[in-house]
Amino acid sequence: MKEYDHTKIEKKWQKEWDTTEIYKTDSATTKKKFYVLDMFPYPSGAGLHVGHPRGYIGSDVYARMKRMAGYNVLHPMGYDAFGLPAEQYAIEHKIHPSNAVAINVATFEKQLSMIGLSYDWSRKVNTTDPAYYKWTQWIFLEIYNSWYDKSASANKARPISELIEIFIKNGNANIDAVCDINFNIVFTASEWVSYTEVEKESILMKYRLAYEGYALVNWCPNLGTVLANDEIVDDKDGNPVSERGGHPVEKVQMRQWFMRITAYSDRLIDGLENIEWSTHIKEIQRNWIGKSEGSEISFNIRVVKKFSSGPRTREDEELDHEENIFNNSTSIKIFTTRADTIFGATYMVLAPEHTLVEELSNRIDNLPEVKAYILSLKNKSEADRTKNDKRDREFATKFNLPIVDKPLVDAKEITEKVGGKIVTKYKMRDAIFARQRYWGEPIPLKHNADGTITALEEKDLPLELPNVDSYEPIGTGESPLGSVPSWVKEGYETNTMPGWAGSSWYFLRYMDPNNNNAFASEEALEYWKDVDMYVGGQEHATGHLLYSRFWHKFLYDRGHVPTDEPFKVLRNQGLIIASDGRKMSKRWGNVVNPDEIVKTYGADTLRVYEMFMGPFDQAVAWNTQSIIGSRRFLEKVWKGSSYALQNKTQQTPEDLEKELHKTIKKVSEDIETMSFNTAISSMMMLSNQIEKYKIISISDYKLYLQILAPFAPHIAEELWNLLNGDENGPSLHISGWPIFDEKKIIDDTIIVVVQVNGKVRTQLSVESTISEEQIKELALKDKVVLGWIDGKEVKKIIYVKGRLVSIVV
RNA sequence: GCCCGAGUGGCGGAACUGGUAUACGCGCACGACUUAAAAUCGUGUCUCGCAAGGGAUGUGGGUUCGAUUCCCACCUCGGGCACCA
Repeated sequence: MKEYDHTKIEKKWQKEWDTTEIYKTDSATTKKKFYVLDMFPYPSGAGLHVGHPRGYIGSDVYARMKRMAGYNVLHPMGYDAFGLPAEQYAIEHKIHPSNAVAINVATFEKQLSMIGLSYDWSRKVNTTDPAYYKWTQWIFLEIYNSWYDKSASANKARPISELIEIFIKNGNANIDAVCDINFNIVFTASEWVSYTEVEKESILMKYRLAYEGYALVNWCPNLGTVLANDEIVDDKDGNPVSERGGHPVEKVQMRQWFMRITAYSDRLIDGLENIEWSTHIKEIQRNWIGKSEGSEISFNIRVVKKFSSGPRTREDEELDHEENIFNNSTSIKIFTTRADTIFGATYMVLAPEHTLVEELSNRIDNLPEVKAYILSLKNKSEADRTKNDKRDREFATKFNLPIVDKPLVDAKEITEKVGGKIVTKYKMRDAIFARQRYWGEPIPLKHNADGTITALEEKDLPLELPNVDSYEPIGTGESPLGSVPSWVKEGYETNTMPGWAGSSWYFLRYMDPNNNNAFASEEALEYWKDVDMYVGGQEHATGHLLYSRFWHKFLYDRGHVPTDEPFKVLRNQGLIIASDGRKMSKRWGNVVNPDEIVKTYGADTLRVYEMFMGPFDQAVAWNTQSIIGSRRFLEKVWKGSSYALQNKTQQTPEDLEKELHKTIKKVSEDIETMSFNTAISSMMMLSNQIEKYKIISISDYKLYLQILAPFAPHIAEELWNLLNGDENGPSLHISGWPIFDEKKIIDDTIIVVVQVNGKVRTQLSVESTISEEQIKELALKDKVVLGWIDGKEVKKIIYVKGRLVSIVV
């Protein structure tokens, strides 16, 4: 038999599969569907390291098994290519970002295709393609033109036109809608009609699910640009500075677009019940949304003026009068989840941005200190600040405030007694949906001279990104689009969409990637419905995975998709870290390149190794030394085929046949639960057995190749064809999934362990049909057992069927 | 701090629903083949002990005939904690 030449075999079959299109998704919809999806990558310039394909290989194994089992499998791949890294790359290399993307995609695709992944490449999507982002813009407009009806009968998004109708008929007094928390204007129908267009627009903006507002951003005056959090580092003194240049960074308010994701808080929590995701990710999302019930209580305040010694002056009297008015009209509203401990409250701390701090500034003794403190906080991140005030007791101790032991009362009772109310709060905030950058989807809105906003119509989409001379920020905080005269003249929005826009719905586009009339046809959506198996990193728990659910629920509300949740099952692959225990990174010089591994050991070995090295969802350290084990295993498989070929009429020994069918069962179950490491381990054992017997029938070896196929598709296909000889059958990968024979895995004899007082003392080899009575009797008569019982009275005897007998004396 | 998750040989890890702890692989040791080496094949490989047997799944308790698995406390590590792809 020839040597196992992985390079030759892998090239040969990749070409063949490409030509025969065996991985192409069936367009006929009579078969049962199965949608296996990878989180599509951001094609960075650095290329892949061996950690990247782990998830892709896992989902590929799963998809291949489903395909062989007869499902119509949708297993696509695409690119999420808008965003900062491509823009930076373009600035550095002085090329257009779209060229940078094209280069990176090519590198990426070359590396991916080497691994033998069974994608249907004809369905590839790219978020930066105008034909794609036309529909990202379309979805944005749907969201912009919607409001959230919170009433129990609806509890969903509805068109903004329906809200306007309600305003015209009844004003806004009786609607239960999600709107801006600070918006408290109530108007009648006739008042609404009397408003100007600008007034109407500004009211509607309080209700829209995509709305304009202001938010704190990281502003770097020296660079004249807004920075993302990961572009900011701390300097020696702990102050935030830009990573590039080390210039000071401050927080400033800036105009932004937002998505009213908070309207969906409850549904995003409740929906977790019905999807099969890891409890870990669900927990992260729940924490992120942060629903909590608590009490809202107002504290009246009293400003105490320190009078100067000596007789009271008229000035003092005036001040006193002012204070009385102030004290009677001002209160501080607080939120607490522990109203039962309210008697323990001995002090109150105001947030530095609280308006009272400013209002009462003339009463503050140490005003300069306070001001300095506020200033120092201004540039700290939200997390840095909130960490402190939780430790109330420590705070009190630090500043010498009294601590009162807290009497127990009922939280609800006390809240009502003091005139507060029980409220539900959420930690989650609305999502900022704008970047002051060039390389993103243009937001399809126009600002008119009169202050109103016009949404583009579908026929005018896509609103394409104009070419610009420079992608550098223009120094005003606006995106480079603000320096394009034609763009500004038309009044187009200069903010672009954030990176998560295009990735929030891409899985729908794969269903019908070339449709020009809709993001996907109704038929395609009705057939594919949702993702059956989604594989990706858990680092997207509070980003992509939350935004996608939000958009999907919105699309569902508006009747655009047939399901309420996009991803039925989610599995997260663990990180592959470098052998030195650190993340693989150029910075540490510990990157292992998959190209090298494929060249030396072959793609099949890489695939087997990555699936074998540990549990799929667990982080594991790369160890190049260990790869040889996976390579040896495949060589054993290679050699094993010669035992099948040596005599075409030979039968498989009965015991080996039993092993084979047990392995088929085990591998089938393990792929289903993504326990790839134990699936491979059981196949290794089978190969070891075949090596021992050195006889197996061709048909049995073919069964083995079928279960190996998802893991090592190239070598399996090569041997499959070798064993088929002149027969010209279908590719192994569409040859069906073997079903184990129930009768063939029954053991005639079993080993039963005997324990005396909880310790294993001996084993009995018995017929599997033995009764409980018989085995107990056998155990009690056993010589070894008798020695341990030593004439003592047997108090108890327990039999666990087919496993052990436990004797207590 | 709060909320999750995890700690098993020299290393990666296995163990069904509470039922023989250490499967499978790497490494290592010895042997076979070879002039030799590599590759391959075989044997061994938690620990103490000559053996009989004892002890080990982060630490200390508990429940049970029986605990890696369940409960309590602690230690260590990893992740999440308001926008970051």
